[in-house]
Formats: sequence, C-alpha cells, structure tokens
Amino acid sequence: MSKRIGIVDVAAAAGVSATTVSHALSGQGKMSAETRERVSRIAAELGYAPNRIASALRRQRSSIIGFVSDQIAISPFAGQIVLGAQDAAAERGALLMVVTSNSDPRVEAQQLDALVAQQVDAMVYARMSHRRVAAPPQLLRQPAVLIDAYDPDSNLDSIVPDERQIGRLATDRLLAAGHRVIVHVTVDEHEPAARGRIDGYLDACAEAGIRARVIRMPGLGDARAGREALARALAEHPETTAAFAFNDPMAMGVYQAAATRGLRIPEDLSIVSVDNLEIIASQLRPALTTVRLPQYEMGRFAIARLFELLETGERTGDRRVRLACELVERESVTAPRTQLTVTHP
Amino acid sequence: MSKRIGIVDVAAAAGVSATTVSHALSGQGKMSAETRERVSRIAAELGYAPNRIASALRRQRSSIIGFVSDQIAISPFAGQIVLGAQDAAAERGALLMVVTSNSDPRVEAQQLDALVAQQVDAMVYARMSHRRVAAPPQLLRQPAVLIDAYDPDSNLDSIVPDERQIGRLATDRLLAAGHRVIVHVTVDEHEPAARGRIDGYLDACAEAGIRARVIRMPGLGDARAGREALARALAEHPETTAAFAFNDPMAMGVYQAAATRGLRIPEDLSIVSVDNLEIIASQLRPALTTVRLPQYEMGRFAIARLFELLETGERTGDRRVRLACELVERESVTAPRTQLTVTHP
DNA sequence: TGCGAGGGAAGAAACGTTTTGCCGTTCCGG
DNA sequence: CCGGAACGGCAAAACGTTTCTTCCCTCGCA
Repeated sequence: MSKRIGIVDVAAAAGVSATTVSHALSGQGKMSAETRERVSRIAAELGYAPNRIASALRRQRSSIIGFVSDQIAISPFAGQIVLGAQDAAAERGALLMVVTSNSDPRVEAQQLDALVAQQVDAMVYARMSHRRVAAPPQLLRQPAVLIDAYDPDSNLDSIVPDERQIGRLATDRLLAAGHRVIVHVTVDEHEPAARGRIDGYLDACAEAGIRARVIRMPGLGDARAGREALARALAEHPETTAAFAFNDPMAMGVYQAAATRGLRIPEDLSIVSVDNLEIIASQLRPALTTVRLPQYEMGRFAIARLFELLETGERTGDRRVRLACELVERESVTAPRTQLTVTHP
Repeated sequence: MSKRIGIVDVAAAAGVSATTVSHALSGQGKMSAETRERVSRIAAELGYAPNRIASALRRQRSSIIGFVSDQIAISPFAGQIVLGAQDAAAERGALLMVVTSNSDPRVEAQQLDALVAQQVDAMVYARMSHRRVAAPPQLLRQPAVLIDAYDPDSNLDSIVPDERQIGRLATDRLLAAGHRVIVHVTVDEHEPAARGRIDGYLDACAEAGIRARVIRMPGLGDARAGREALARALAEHPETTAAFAFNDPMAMGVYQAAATRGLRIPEDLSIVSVDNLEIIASQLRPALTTVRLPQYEMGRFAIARLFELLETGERTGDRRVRLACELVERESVTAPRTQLTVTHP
C-alpha cells in the first residue's frame, strides 16, 4: 500500500503549482488548453484519485446524501428506492449513505446524529409503507425529503405513490375486462395506502355504475388475510367474478382460497393486486397482474428535489408529490364467464 | 440554519483551548477531571456535533466502510447482510457506505472509484448468490473481504454459507421424519451453491444407506423449474415421499405441481428447502420448512474481520470462512404415510 | 533553597484540497 | 510609446480537527 498520491505530487510531476492542477482537473480558472491537457494526462498517468475528504472540508460540502430508512431487510421495495436514489445521486456526483434503523427509534436517532456528524448535504427519510410520521429534528438542519411518508406538522417535502390512482387503475382494468361484480379485499383503512386505494376503487365503481364491495381485514395484509377475505367475499357476494387485492401477499391468499374451492384463476376469478413483488407475482400460477409501485422513481425524484433545494434554495411544484403507478400485465385477468354484451347506444 | 458550532466555539465558551476540548471529548491526554467534565457539559449545552470530515482528514482514517453489492433490489438477502454489517460497524464507531452496481461492471468500477476517493478504510464486496469472482483491483488498496463470493486468485478473505452443511441439514431433517425416498431438486451444479448442497445431500444419503436421486434443472431455480422438477421426479421415482428443494422459489413450484396432481403437503409429500424468504416460506400453505442462510451473521462477520485486519494487520483463522446455517421449522414436513418401522438391533 | 519531575494546558503544525488575491507578461488601442 | 486590459499562473489562507511539542506551574526532596 504505497503512499496515496495527491494533488501536489501531480503538480511536482507536471512542473506546475497545486493550484494549477486543481484548476486543470476541475475545469476552473483560466489556463492554456495545452497545460490543462498535460496536467490531466499526468494526473491520469500517476493514477491520481482526488481526496473527497479534503475537498469536502474545504468546500463545506460533502457531496454525501444521507438515506435513512426504517427497513431495508424485509421488503424488496427498499432496494428499488435506494437504487433510484443512488443513480440520481451518481449523476450529480454525489454518494448515498444508507442507514437502516430496523424501526428502532433509538437506533434511528443515533444514525441521524452520525449522518449529521458526517456533514451530509441533505437527507432522505424513507418509510417502507405509506405512513404519517413526526419528522425527527435532525432532518431540519439541512434539506430533507420524506418518501412514502408525510408529516403534516413540518414543511418537509413528501413523495408518495398516488394511492387513489392505484385503486382506479386496478379497478379499471377489471372493468375493462368486462367484470361487473368486483370485490376489493383490503386492510384497515387507517392505513393511508388502504384509504387511498379504496377511494380509487370507489371512484371507478361509481363511474361504472356498479356496486362497491369492500372487504376489510385486520392487520397489514398477508396470505392468511387474503384467504379469509375471499371466503367472506364469496359468502357475501357469491356472484363475484373478480377481486382487487390490497397487495401481493393478500393476492397469494386469494389464490390459495380459490384453489381450495376449485375456482380457477382467471377463468372463474380474475385478480389484480398491488406491489409487483417479483418473487410472488411472477412465481404464482397463473402469474399475477399487479400494479407496480414507483419505487425507483420515488428514489430518483427525491434526489432531484433535494438538489433543487440545495442549488436554488427553492422548490418548484407541490410540497406533496404523488407519483403515478403503472399496471404490470400478467395472466390473472380475463373476461368473466358470462360476458355482458355492451350495447352501444 | 445557523452556523454549525465547532470545537473552537466550545473552547471559547469554556475558556480553554481547542486542544483541551479535543482531549476532553476524546478522553485523551492529562487533565483535571473537573475541566474534562465542564468542557463536556458545555459542548453538550451548545449542541456541539463533531465534524467527522475534519477528523477524518487529520487522522487519515474516515471510519467509513464501503459495501459494494451486485444487487440489493431483487433479493431480500441483501438487506439482512447490510443490516448485520451496519450493526457491527456501528458498534465500532464506523459507518457503512453502501453502493449497488445492479450487476453492471461499468457502474461497479465507477462506484469502487468513488469509494476509494471517499477514503473508505475498508471494503466489503458482496454477491447475492454464491459465486466465484475476480476481485476488482480497487479492493486491494485497503483491507477487503468478500461475501458469498470467493476469488481463488487473490488472497482476500471470503465469507460464505456452508453449502454442504445445508444439504446435510435439510436431508437429515427428512431422514429424521422417517423418509427413505428423498429426491433433491436442484439446478446446474456449476452453481457453487448447488454443488455444495448436492454434496451434503449425497453425504446424508450415503450415511443413511439410501439411494440418492438428484434432479438437475437448468437456470437459477424458480417456480417453473420446481414444477418441472417434481414432474420428472415422480416420473422417475413414483415412490417419492419427500423432496429437498434447492431454494424457496423452486419449493413453491413443487407445491404447485403437487397441487395439480392432487398430492397433499405434507401428508403425501414432505418438503424442505433453502432461503427462508419470509415472503414465500411463511405465506405458502402449509408454511415451508426451510434452511435460513446466515446473512445477518455474514454481514457481522465481515466487519469483524475487517476491523481485525485494520487493527492488527493480521487475521486469525481461515481465509475462507463457511458459516453454518439453521433450519426453520414450519409445517411442510411430516412422517411418510407408510412409516417404516425402525428396528433397534 | 535549588532542582527535577510531572501534571495540566496551550501553541502550532499538519491533513489535502479549493479559492482568493496578486503578480508578471503580452497584446492592443490610442 | 504608454496605459491598461486580458491572460496564465502562483502563493497563501482557509476548512475543523488531532497530535506533537512546548511551556508553565506546583510539589517533593535533597
């Protein structure tokens, strides 16, 4: 491990001052193209790598963005958000510093302090499911945005999926296939995500002039809830031909309950859900048609917004950004057995 | 955003020199307990947060550990490894800087360079499935370890799951339940993970004196492969009562194929697999008995090893560490229908 | 009383950049 | 031919710590 070579070594080798090297490499200042080129070449030859620590100290700008999330382990969502954020940061010459509190507030506080000490330029505070939160005070020392979370008491920017549009999109897909008896199996509507999706479902039903049938289950939505929900749905609405599930695990439960009853998917029951968990959606048989949450985009958008705040001190647009989602078509939707003939007036 | 307060502000407020503040806060140097206590108190009152950038520059030690992984999005594994590494790093006052290349070598090189520029003290290079790799040159500038990967050409430390023990453990579980006809559905044995698990399976079969029946499928192991594998297994070995699947998605396929044939799990077919993907294993019905990979432990171990290298320049123990795995009991294993009576001699 | 030891604290240098201000040279127009 | 702008480049200060060295003072002992 030989001594790291620095700007002065390059300067010596090129027979110029450190200042000139700095200028040459950063494209600042006035200098002959010849010198600039020669210095750059020598730097490359020597394998010079800038020391971002020194640079950060001098410039009072670390080019590091802190990314705090409550979970990274459990949900594959996190990864996509981080990826989007990382890509966007890299495009701007910044690096992400990701920490996960595993939902422990004490750990979270420690980590936030560590990020502050690290002089991060800005912070992203991400939740892995849409939540209302109280933003920790460390977020207020530098620009910060929330992902999948909002805090009505602070004026931090917030980036969330457009839950209502999700409900709309999923239901419209089933309507478009010709279904008229569509149940929505979901969870407690205190979940912001559930609330929004229900609203979207209701909108779509109202517009289509069909009856809304919402089955609410306790908990956060897993296969068990999906199984029980389908049982209830069929008991209450035996004529059901399609289901819109709150998330992919619930959809998996619906598959299981359908199999138990000898209902085939999609011939007897069409399903649309939300999450696009690759590991479920594409492994189920038939593969699950589901709404993809815009995780990658949320990550990107967060960083873009942060740089906007860093560079201009101002933000454009809304404080609360809802990103639209898209449907991923697979195989779990088809027309109902007794297709309604649509009469064009 | 008021000016950040630094060590000199504390010094001024306490009527001492910056040196003394530094000593007081770090517990270095000789000084009266009274001064030390007073300085600490004043620092706390002023809300002093150390500037780790400045500290890093002076000490030539950033206390940042780079963590490079090929994937973070797709697999929930990554999260656990990162979590383990993060916890271990936090215990030692270090921070993790996680980057994901998304398996793009160009991106990876860029990110490695960025980490080098960031003056990371050490690096973790993680793959999300057990692989042979060629370690990139940037890893050699500071201590580094590989996770779920090994490079026979470098002398970097390597931390991997004990694949052979996995095969052993899973097969033994089925043997213990009384099964004598156990198929192993797996993938191409060029996968290091597959190779090791097959060996463990063969060991267990040999020791139990039963015939080994390995079904190899192309690809990396998904539900489709699992379905086809079970079909082949039953064609070749109709008397099969138990299956050991390479991973959870394949096990999911086995469930699907079993359902198609009217085989009940576990009554007609017991299953053990590997991964413990929460989202599959606990959502399947019956819940899947599966081997948990020691991700968290691998993360922790990697950091521990790195600090060993940083502090002593030496390592203890093996260059290639295989961590043992444990079985997570759920509901997919029971005794075979026609139980063999074990005669004690 | 003189002297050395040693505790407590301060001064100053150093880490590797970036940036400000300045200096010498050239070139142009008046 | 002179004044001044434009240009190319350099010296030095600054960023906030840590650490090496020095300094002062007190205390104990001969």
